[in-house]
Amino acid sequence: MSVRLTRAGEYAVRCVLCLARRGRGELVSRKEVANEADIPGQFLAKIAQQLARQGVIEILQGAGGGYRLLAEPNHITMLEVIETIIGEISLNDCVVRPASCENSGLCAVHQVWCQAQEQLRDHLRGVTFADLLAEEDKLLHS
Amino acid sequence: MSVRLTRAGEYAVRCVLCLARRGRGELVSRKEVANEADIPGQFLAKIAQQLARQGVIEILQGAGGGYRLLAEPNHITMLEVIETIIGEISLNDCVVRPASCENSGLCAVHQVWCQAQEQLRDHLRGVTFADLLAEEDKLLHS
DNA sequence: TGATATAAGACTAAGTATATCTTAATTATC
DNA sequence: GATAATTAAGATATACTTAGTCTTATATCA
Ligand code: SF4
Ligand code: SF4
Repeated sequence: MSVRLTRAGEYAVRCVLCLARRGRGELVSRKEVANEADIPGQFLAKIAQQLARQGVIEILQGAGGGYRLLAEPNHITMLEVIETIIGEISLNDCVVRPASCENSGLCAVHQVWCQAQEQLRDHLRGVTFADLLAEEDKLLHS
Repeated sequence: MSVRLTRAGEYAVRCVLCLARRGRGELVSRKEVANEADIPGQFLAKIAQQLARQGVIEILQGAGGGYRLLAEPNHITMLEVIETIIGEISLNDCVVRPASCENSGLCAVHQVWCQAQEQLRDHLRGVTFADLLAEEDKLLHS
């Protein structure tokens, strides 16, 4: 059941990956992204706004507007994109807010969660969108 | 926001840890566990039933009844206890149900999720309740 | 039999996720 | 400047999940 990415987080990754395929600075309309990445248009708008606030993408308004990637794909990590949308990844409340459990100072389980969480975050921090594009290429030509 | 343990999962770990402290085979009433581990009584009942079905603990009904650990603490892993309650840990739908996304066969992101998920599960599989007890002991005497 | 304790399922309330709808603001082009 | 295209922002809606309680039945001990 639990411990899973939200739909919005998944869409954010798809959106950035879609823009990364066109290359940094390339302008792509929301409709194009929505179609290509299979994201509900209005929902994509919300997600894109968050990515823009974080500085991952830039949004151009008005006719002929759209989205474009601000940074190079090899400088954008999956962790960054995901946490922009869903907040800091947290396996258990007490990891992010130790005060939520009075026991957290002396709890062996707490330490396990902290370690597991950082391992997971490190893993995602180690994957850039350039990596994803390269891997995608490999998958297509095999 | 997301990617976090549920309350029920947290309670399950507390419950098993509480029983492990008393030692395998020791009978402890639900009320005692609920008090010691700070778990709502009726909610604990549900969780214990699931743990019993999985064979982690045994439940004795009737007057003088309660819970007892069936296996040795060093044979019970955090992963086992948690997944008994919340189902298989899954970072993204497509990992557990590849059919949920038509793209999963050629998706580089999909692979990342699969790897990250297995890394996380391996981590939790590597922690037994004997480990937790030992660590707890260290924390208390330092 | 009566007291104690858990079983099992229905039920509830609150929170979260996943959008959509509406109105407004921005920009390009004619 | 008018019009069309495009995104912004906030309100709203729906469904799902979580977290927990309530009730009735069942099992055990003394
Ligand atoms: S008991 Fe330990 S793991 Fe559970 S919430 Fe408290 S600190 Fe965290
Ligand atoms: S696009 Fe890739 S990561 Fe996203 S759901 Fe589909 S297979 Fe999974």
